[in-house]
Amino acid sequence: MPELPEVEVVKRSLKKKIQNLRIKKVKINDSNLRYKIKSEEISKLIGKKIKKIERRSKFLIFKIDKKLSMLVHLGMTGKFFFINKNSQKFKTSFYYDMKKKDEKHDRVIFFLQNKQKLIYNDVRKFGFIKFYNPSKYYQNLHFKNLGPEPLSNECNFNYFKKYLKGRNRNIKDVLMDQKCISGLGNIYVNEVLFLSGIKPTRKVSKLNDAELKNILKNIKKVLKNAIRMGGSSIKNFSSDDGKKGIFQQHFKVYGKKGERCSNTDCNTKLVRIVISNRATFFCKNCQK
DNA sequence: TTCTTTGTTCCGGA
DNA sequence: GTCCGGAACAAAGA
Repeated sequence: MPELPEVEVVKRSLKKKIQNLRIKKVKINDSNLRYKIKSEEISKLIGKKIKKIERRSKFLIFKIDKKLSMLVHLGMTGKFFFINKNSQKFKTSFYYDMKKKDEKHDRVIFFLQNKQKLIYNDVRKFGFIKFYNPSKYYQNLHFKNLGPEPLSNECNFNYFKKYLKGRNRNIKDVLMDQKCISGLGNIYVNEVLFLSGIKPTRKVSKLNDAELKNILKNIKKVLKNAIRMGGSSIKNFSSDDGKKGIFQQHFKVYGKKGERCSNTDCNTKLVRIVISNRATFFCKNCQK
């Protein structure tokens, strides 16, 4: 699922492919994504250049001009494809299996200059495409409550400690909360807590400074590592060459219920519990 | 048919 | 007003 690292990788890939290209036409195959796409809004893109592509948390921002930015959230299964002038298809995300024929889920097609195309494909339609005025960035519903970027200097021990003061939630829910730190999702929170040796149900009021520092350190480590792997796994291959380049994620706990803990000298079976309606995986022996 | 998956928003109670 | 947990929502594959 696209969390911060995946979205960052998509951003870097899109930047290489479509930055500074002009939009000639937009075809909406299905306007009913998470939010309805209004054709009068999307028509404002016609004739404009995609000047810059940025990421904030799990949101992609396509900067068009002073009054217009396009906001894209990939939801669970959102992804982009780029088709070049020789009709070669490129994926822009590493968690997607190119072998699957799912062109029926191509929701929006952006026709670019030189007969190039950008396709937004989304099987489950939990993603969305919206437009906003960048001068009102801080008032935007999606941005105004976001905590700091986890890889920024702003996301440091002092901030974390201050945020947690007076709170008594469990650590997993806090890390999932975008108001605390923005960009983490279920998968990476599970991994971070495993690496930190912290049980997901621990109350934040019971965590000491060393544990908090360790959690922060591991957040940065896990995200950086995932971006690095994602970045290096993006191969420019065409759809009929889909076998190679499929990136194998290797998580230590996520989705591994019943498997043995990977820590040296620990052979404990990993367990799955549910916290706030989310699958949670951990090692009872290593996470306290 | 039911269950599972996810990020985000909204709402009620403390 | 703030905090927190739970529910709702979207769609589709197994």
